[in-house]
Amino acid sequence: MPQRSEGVGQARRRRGARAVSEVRRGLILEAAREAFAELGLAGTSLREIARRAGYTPGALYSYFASKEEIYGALLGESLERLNACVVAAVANEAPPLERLYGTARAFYDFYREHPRELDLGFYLFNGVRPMGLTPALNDRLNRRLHDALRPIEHALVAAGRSPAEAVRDTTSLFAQMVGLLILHHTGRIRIFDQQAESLLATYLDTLASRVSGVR
Amino acid sequence: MPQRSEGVGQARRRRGARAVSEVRRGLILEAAREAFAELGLAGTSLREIARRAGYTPGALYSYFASKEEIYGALLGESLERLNACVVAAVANEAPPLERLYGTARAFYDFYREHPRELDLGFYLFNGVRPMGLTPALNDRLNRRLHDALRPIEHALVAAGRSPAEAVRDTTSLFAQMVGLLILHHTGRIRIFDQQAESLLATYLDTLASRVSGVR
Amino acid sequence: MPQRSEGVGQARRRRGARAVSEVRRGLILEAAREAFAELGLAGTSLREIARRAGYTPGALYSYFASKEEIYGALLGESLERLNACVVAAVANEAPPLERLYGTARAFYDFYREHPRELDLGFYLFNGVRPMGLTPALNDRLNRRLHDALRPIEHALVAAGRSPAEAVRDTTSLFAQMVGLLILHHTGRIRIFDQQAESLLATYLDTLASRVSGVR
Amino acid sequence: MPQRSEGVGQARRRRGARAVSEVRRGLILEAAREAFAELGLAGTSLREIARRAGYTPGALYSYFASKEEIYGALLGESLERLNACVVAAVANEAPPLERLYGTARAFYDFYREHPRELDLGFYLFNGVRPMGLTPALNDRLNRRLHDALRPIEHALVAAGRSPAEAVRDTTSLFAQMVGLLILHHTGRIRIFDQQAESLLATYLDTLASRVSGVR
DNA sequence: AATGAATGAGCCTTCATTCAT
DNA sequence: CATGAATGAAGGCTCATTCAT
Repeated sequence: MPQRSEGVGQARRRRGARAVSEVRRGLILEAAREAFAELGLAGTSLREIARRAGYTPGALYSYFASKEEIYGALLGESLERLNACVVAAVANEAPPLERLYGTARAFYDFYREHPRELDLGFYLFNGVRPMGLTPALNDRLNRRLHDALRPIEHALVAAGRSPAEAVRDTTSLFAQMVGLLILHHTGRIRIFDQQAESLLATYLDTLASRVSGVR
Repeated sequence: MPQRSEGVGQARRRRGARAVSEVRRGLILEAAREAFAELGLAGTSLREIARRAGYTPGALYSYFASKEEIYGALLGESLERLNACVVAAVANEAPPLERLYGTARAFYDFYREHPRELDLGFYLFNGVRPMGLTPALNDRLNRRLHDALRPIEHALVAAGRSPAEAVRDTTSLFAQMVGLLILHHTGRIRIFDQQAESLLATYLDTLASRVSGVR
Repeated sequence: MPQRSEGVGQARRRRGARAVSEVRRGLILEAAREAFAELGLAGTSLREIARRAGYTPGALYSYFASKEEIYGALLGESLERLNACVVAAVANEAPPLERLYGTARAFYDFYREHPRELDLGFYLFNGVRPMGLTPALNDRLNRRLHDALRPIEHALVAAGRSPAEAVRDTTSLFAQMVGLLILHHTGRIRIFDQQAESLLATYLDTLASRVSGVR
Repeated sequence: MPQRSEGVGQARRRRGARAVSEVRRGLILEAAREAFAELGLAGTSLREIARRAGYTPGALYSYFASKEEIYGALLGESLERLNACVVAAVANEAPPLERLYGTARAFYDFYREHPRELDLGFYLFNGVRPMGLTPALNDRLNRRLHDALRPIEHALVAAGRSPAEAVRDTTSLFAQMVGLLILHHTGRIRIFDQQAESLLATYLDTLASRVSGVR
């Protein structure tokens, strides 16, 4: 293996190249996100992503080892944005219940505005187990999803719930939001002539009353 | 309208032919259901369905106009089975709350056991809006889904909820179940180290106490 | 599985269809053979074969399950032609030594004229063990190759060799012919300024003298 | 001819650079040889060679003009090793027949142990005539191959054969060994239930008896 | 000398659908 | 009604090679 000492200039140039590469990777993900938003997960081909990014298909393989890796990176990015939204939603010093409402709304709104990213998150639901994500990446993604919901958990604890209760409540609220989002996006909620937002509000009210309520 | 006179034999033969056709249609759907259960929605090709049904691919087009129509028919069948499950779950004369619990469990269990059919139901979520189902069929399917949940609604009314409240409660419960099912089947619920069934039970308890509770 | 009684006409038509299919399969193999002869094994793509046969690439999959299956079929055909050549070369009533010379020449000439078919036969030499042929097919092909050499074996026995000796002699002669063919086709024999045919003749003379001779 | 004067240091540096370059070339060839041995000729990509050598693909083009040139260089190296083996096999003062046996075995064993290098040697057989080697290189390679067999030729002359006979015998033995090697490596020899080594021994015995024998 | 992208052509294969028979 | 071909488009991916830096 050739191992040569390198000058300062070379090192700087290399760092620059890596930064450029990072940027271009981002541009490809941007193109992929747009394609997914327009055409759906199943409707988006590698060629289409390449086309939108201004590349030939083969070129993407300099940045991603496979289509699945693009999925993974995209989901990772999406979760980062989700976390940013959630964090930005509420000040830490706000009262617990206010933080509960704020975080939940931020979470819900994020996926209401970006339905395809919910899709991406549950894309594994389609096939059998093997989902193309490495276990390590899968763990990281799960952790970031958990992170996005943790403010809810903390707010509940701050409001007086035991840690165990807080986890249960959070999971249940998560399920409720996921269910409402899917009912909303698939239009199935129209069957019942209801509004997802209104039902979420009711759910949160009930939760809040249970938390602080009893005394 | 010209009405060609036809002999009795011809008519009977025609009726018989139609019945045979109905049966074969059913066999194809049966094959499709098995294929979906084994290979998933995305992993099942028309050829595979044909193969399992003992036909060549082209032959299916005598019974269904397109792959999407098979999806629609399959979803229809699935909803019939769901309704049968739900109806069988509880006697009409049982106390309201018992009926609530029973129906909800029947609904939830159906999709826990047959995850692909939930998949089928939300398959439209994947692609773009135009989902290949005719509006008429879509309406019928939505109605059958609603039917499956109506026993819950009725039980709530019988327990004292106003009709409007009952619809809201039902929709919310529906969302909760959908969310839990997806969290369960995608394995995402493991992030929180929770059991979907247990959370559903808690949800139902809360709902029950709200209904009968106040007195 | 639909199982209907069928009329005579239907059966005849079906038989006709199968015959047509057989013919077209042959035309594809013909195209493949030509492509191989012109472009070599590695240089021939499925697309190229399809193009020459007047098909789209996908159409070939009605006749062959994979590219490797085409290889197998082609090799099978080639061995049939080889056997035909060998059989045609010598009358059964000819004296043993004449049969030895005749069969060996026929074998050698076949591969001198069709170098690519030798290539095909040894194509498996390239990669690792897994050669894409099913063991059953591989056995059949090996048997046909053996068949093509059996007249040599029989002639040797008729000339007085023991069965075991005859097999050894045949195998050695086979190796000699293969070696000469490769040296010839790769031009490596020019290094020594020799003629493959002449060397083969010498080899056969030595063999013949050993067989009948000394005694 | 303009001859730019250059300092001693420059010249030494240049000589040093060339030596370094030679070494790196060797490392690349080493990597290529390993890759071929593991993955076969067809299974080895330029990228793979680069990866194993610790380079990026483009870097190889500083040392070799094309993939074919790597093939050529590798074959050259392989032939050097072959010659070394053959030379090391027998002392010059040994009796002629001993030298015959020893050299032949060394040759045979070399290719029995390194089947891919035989592959490499006959790789040109695959494609069309134009084989990517320059005529000059091709000549050099042929000469080295001839060199590896020359001890056999000399031994035969020493044993009493005329030069012309010796060349014929050598060529025939070469063909026999090539044939046996191919039959061995492709497994085709199993058809006849024979051992390549044993057949080679018999061939050598026959040759030896013919040489020294009669008289 | 070496990198890291990028190209452009190509690979084998799969698919829903159509249609003459 | 059913077959068996055939289409045409697309799928993900690999490759040797080039080239600005």
